[in-house]
Amino acid sequence: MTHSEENYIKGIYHLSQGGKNAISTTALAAQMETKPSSVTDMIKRLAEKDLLHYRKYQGVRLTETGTRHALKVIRKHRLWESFLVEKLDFSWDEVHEVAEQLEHIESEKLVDRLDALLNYPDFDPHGDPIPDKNGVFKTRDKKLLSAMPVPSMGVCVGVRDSSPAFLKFLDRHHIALGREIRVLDREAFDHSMRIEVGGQTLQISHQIAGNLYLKPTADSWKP
Amino acid sequence: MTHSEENYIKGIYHLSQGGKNAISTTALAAQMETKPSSVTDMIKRLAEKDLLHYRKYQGVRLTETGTRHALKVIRKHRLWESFLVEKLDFSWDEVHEVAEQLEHIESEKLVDRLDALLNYPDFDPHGDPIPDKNGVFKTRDKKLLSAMPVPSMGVCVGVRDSSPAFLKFLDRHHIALGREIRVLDREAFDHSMRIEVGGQTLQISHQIAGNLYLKPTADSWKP
DNA sequence: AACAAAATTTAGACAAATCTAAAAAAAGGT
DNA sequence: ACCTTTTTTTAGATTTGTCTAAATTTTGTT
Ligand SMILES: [Mn+2]
Ligand SMILES: [Mn+2]
Ligand SMILES: [Mn+2]
Ligand SMILES: [Mn+2]
Repeated sequence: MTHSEENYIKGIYHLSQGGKNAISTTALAAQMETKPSSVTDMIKRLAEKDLLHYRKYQGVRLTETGTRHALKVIRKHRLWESFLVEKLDFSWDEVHEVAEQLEHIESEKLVDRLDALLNYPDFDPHGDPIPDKNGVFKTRDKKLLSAMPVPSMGVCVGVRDSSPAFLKFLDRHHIALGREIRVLDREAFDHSMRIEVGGQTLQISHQIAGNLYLKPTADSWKP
Repeated sequence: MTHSEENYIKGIYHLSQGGKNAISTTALAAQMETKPSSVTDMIKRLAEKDLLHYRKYQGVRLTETGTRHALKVIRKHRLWESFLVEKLDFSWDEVHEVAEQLEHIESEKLVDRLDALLNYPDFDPHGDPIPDKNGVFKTRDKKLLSAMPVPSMGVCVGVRDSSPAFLKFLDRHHIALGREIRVLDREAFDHSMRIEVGGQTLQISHQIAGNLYLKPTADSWKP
């Protein structure tokens, strides 16, 4: 598999999460930041190799093999991100770009040794699960901060958007994985929320709240 | 620069070591395991980018820029090889293939952090020098075992061939970097040699002796 | 059902990297 | 100086991955 093929397979896998529907050419083109015509060309090649099911005009769906490949690439991506943070002191907003390159390195031994070096981590620096050798990964019950009841409490366990801009914003407000967050209030008009994190009260927009995952620690919380 | 371009630049650099002459199309084709016609195409592109000097039928020579690039790739290659051996318990015959992939990862920060993690090593697992950030590397006075006087002594400091076949042969006979080797005898007929390593006497062919570097520890040695 | 809009595919082009076969240039020997 | 061999370049083809523009199919709306 070429780098490009692997990226497509990974893109399709991500779009497939949360829904068993076929992925449309347009949606995939948006995901891959390319043109629909390029997508059509590529999916024909991938279908030829039995990595996905494709019927003209009907979108695509990964085959069993395709899914296995996707999980391998995702495993590598997340292990490398973990390595960069744990062993090379990268910050969580710097790792994605480099991991996009490292995920294509082919060496089963390398991946498994890396896994061992890191002590078989279950989650990456963004809280995303790391598939094991067999593609199996842990799930965690987590809820978007925007969907939390008011008042309530939770621990930050992941981000939905892991763009540097968002992650740096979180850093500036001392929001990190493992941090306890108190949900104080929600504004009816714009759904912005007031939260408490590290002893500081903070007003955050609906967009921010919609990209932060919490593990609820109590159904409700009284001040 | 594409992976292929980087590989060509690296190939030219290696052929240029030990000689200021221009590299011929045929020699480069052999090095890159490709056809002369493919080489002609590629060197035109590289000349266009000012990575090398090229005059039709006259061979090529790296520019200053080309040499800098080559040293960067070589630095990465050797640092990754060191990482694989030091941190992931790879053996010295397993690292080259993976390093051929890893050397193309683009991230200055990654390379420098890796360097720090490994404590700024001067030499890779095969005894080859690792250029620093600025392309500067140490040299060591070393001599091919085949060129050592008889009798004499030295410490194994490098290999000329680092193919798995050769390295595994050395492993089987407990020859490793840092090992002390006594040169006992040379056979006039086939230039095979008798050496002592780790208390064991060993008969080795001229071909083997021509691929092992020693740092001489004494001009002569009396039994 | 018919038409317009949107989504998708096809056709044709291009750059990168390779190949084979043929042409051209350089080198070597008498 | 001429001829032969070797080296190098050119010409033309192929694969991968992309693009634009045009054609086709599907979807949504009267
Ligand atoms: Mn990532
Ligand atoms: Mn991640
Ligand atoms: Mn190597
Ligand atoms: Mn090496």
